[in-house]
Amino acid sequence: MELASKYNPSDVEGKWYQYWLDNNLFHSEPDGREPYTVVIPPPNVTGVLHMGHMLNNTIQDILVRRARMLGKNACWVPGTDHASIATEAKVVKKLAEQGIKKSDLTREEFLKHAWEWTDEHGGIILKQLRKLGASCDWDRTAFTMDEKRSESVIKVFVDLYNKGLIYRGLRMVNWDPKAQTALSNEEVIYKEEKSKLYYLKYYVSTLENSEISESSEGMVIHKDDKGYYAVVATTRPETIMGDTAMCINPKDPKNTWLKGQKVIVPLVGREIPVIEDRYVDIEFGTGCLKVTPAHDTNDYMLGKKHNLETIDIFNPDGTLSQEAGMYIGMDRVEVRKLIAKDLEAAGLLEKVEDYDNKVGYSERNADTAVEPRLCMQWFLRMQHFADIALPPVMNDELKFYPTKYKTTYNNWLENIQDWCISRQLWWGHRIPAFFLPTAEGAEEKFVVAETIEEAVALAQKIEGYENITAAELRQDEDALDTWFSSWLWPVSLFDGINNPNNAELNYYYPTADLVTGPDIIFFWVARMIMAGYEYKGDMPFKNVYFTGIVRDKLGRKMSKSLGNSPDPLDLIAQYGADGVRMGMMLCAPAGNDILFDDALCEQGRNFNNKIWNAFRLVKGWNVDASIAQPEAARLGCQWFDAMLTKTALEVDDLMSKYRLSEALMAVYRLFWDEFSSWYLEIVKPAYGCAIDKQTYDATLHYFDALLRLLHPFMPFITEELWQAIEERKDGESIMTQSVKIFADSYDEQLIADVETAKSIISGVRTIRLQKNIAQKETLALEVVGTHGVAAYNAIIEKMGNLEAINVVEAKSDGTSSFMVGTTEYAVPLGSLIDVEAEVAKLQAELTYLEGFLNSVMKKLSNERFVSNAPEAVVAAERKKQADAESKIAAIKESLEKLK
RNA sequence: GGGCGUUUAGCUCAGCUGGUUCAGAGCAUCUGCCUUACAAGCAGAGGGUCGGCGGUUCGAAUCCGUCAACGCCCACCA
Repeated sequence: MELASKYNPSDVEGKWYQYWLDNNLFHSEPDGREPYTVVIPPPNVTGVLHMGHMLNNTIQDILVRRARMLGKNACWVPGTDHASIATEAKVVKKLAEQGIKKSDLTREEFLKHAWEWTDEHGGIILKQLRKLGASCDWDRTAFTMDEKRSESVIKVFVDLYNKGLIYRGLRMVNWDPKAQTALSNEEVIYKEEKSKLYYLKYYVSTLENSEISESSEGMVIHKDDKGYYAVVATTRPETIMGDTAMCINPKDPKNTWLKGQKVIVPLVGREIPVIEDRYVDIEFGTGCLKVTPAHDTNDYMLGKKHNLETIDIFNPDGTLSQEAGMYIGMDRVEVRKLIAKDLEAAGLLEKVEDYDNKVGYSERNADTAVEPRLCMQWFLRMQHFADIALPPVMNDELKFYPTKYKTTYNNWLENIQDWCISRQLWWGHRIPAFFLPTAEGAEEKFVVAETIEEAVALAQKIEGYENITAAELRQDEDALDTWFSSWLWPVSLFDGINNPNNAELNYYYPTADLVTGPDIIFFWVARMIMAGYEYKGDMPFKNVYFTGIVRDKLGRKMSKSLGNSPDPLDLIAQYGADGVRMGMMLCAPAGNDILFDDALCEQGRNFNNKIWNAFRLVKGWNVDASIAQPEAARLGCQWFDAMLTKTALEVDDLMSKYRLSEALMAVYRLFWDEFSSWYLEIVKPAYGCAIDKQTYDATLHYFDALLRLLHPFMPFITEELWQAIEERKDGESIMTQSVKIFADSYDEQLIADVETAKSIISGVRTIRLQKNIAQKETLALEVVGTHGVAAYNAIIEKMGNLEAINVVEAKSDGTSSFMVGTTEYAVPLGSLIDVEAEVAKLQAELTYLEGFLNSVMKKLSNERFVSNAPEAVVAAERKKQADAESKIAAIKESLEKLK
């Protein structure tokens, strides 16, 4: 077989992926095996693959492939999310580019555009996952807005409504003026911002110039030629038109003079009362707070408490409304600048200070500040869900990796707030609430039902609506929050909402591992746990593996604007999917941020090449069945067998702890250092010679075992080579082989002895390097005293290219020596010996050993150490002492001789 | 303002319940090699008072306290 000296991934990756598909190897059906289920965190349907997906899906694929090779029935269900806000925003933008306004379209027309967009861009990301090697069961591909999932969402809404867990109410919500929709608390991202604190004058209308004669301790009174005034510090001067009170803390000595007074809103000229509430922070600003119930959550609360009027001065798009009376139609951001100037000009602005505050932004429209807005929305009562979702995580029935996220989870659930689930969007699941016609101003009446027919039936039971028809019912315009469908994902993927307790659900649920980023722990993970218990009465997954966030090598977040986010597909083209997968995994311990560097992919690629070349070597050997197995090869096989078992057991352990990068590193070292650098060199026949059959077969077996260990990490090259090891039947794949083809225990002494032998060989090599002696030139080796690893002489001779290994009482003259453990080894060099260098070397070692002995003696002469420390520890120290003493003696003797 | 986490070799990290697998790994670096699988390689080597200080202990990278730096999450201070 002719093989190029470099592995070319692009030649093989597409071929094997197609082979896996053709043979239906990713597909799972329930059977007698233990299930291993993973549901993909559904990416946005119109999104493209980025490094975060790359990491996340590599990890999932590793877990899934490994489970499959452990004999489990692995099922990885892929799918996409309709991402209502993000997708709707994209469609709106695209329409705008064509000169079409969303407001000019009917809901049906808009949805037609949205579906076209989805069909055009949808699923690209799933195609990209194939390039990565993702072994998803594509037959099960789902979409949060496909028929089954949509039906599930509506069913759940109706069910929760009927259970009294969903309600409709007028609340202060987070409003995204760009998307013009409400957002949940979790969708608001607070950013620290440099802003200004404006100090505004509110003249007191109820005080004549002379009325305050006494001034008590700490009182701060402002007065100018126009009269008394209070000073209010605010970051949002543009909301003064909505002021309906000014508030002071009743305990604030500075402002007692304002109690019971009325003040005039600057510029606006409206009179508002001064109210008192402990809520106000005495220390902040002047201790006077303007109260704008329509545009601030806390002010809203104050307004309710004190029965204040609410003036909504904003339109849904963030411009000033008629109610404002001024600046009508202008954007709130513009108005802030303008009103500051106008206030200044009117002498109503006392001062402006720089101020750092936090402003909430829409998670999906990063440049749009969220506006608190009072409006009618649908909410889900969360206390019930917190109650069912908290215990299993806290008592480790459902495990989080790393565990620190338990605390985060706990904090959120203990302070849970109701979930605003309605969105003023069209792209999504439309809320199945149907309004009945009512008289103007009357309380609204509605029914909640899965279909219009059921809605009519329900409506007809209401007094006065016995004859209502479908045409008279008006369905709620709002759609549901995207997460209201994703939270059902593990259940709805197996159709467990529409068809509870079906065979597939009972087999695949609960799923095994969820792999996701900690950024969606509340959005998604927590809510899936809630829905899982509510609708299946069990956890949705047994383990959650939280990945880190992918950053660049400087620790910066990957972002388009920084241009530091490589395109995963470019990387795959450059390094091969296996190389990139390995690059990802080399830097990906669970829970820590990932500092991604292309150089890691290079390392991955190099490793592929190493594997490839090792294979070339082995496959290039001629086998001669008549040759007896050489001693070195026999020993080498024994040893590597043990190494393989040892590492495989280590990998088992690491994988069970989700320490994927360490598991990969263990196999990497096994392949590169132990197998390639040692084992293959030990068994390699001399140039032009054939290899014995026994060793050859053993080598192929080891190769096979190594490929299996590596397969979950690097699926393509391992399949390519596994197929080439021997003739395979059509449809056979490494994917479905057992990874466990090694013994369950190994001989530790054997490994330790070979380690010693390797050290001896390294010692000889070092001497060769120092003395510039070519590997070709044979040398002799003297072992002074006892030779503990004489059983491995065959290996030592071959690897050191030694003609003889002699055990001697005392080494001969003209040798260069080295120590391994407590034994001295010497290589006779004849005229090549450099006495001075030898002396220096020995002297340095002597100095070190004497220091070492000294520290050991210090410990041993400490009575408290000897009496308190465990015997084993004391014995170990005594052995150190003895070893050091004997080494020192040997070195001294050598020095003596040299001199 | 609360809470969590991190700090170990130039870089990225491992070191679980204190003691020969305690100072480790990979990469990078340096030296010598185009040795007939691989220069995307081979052989060898150097490199760290384990963030600072204090304590507990016979013994601390490991336990406790404290300080510092960085990072993350949560919270209504305008």
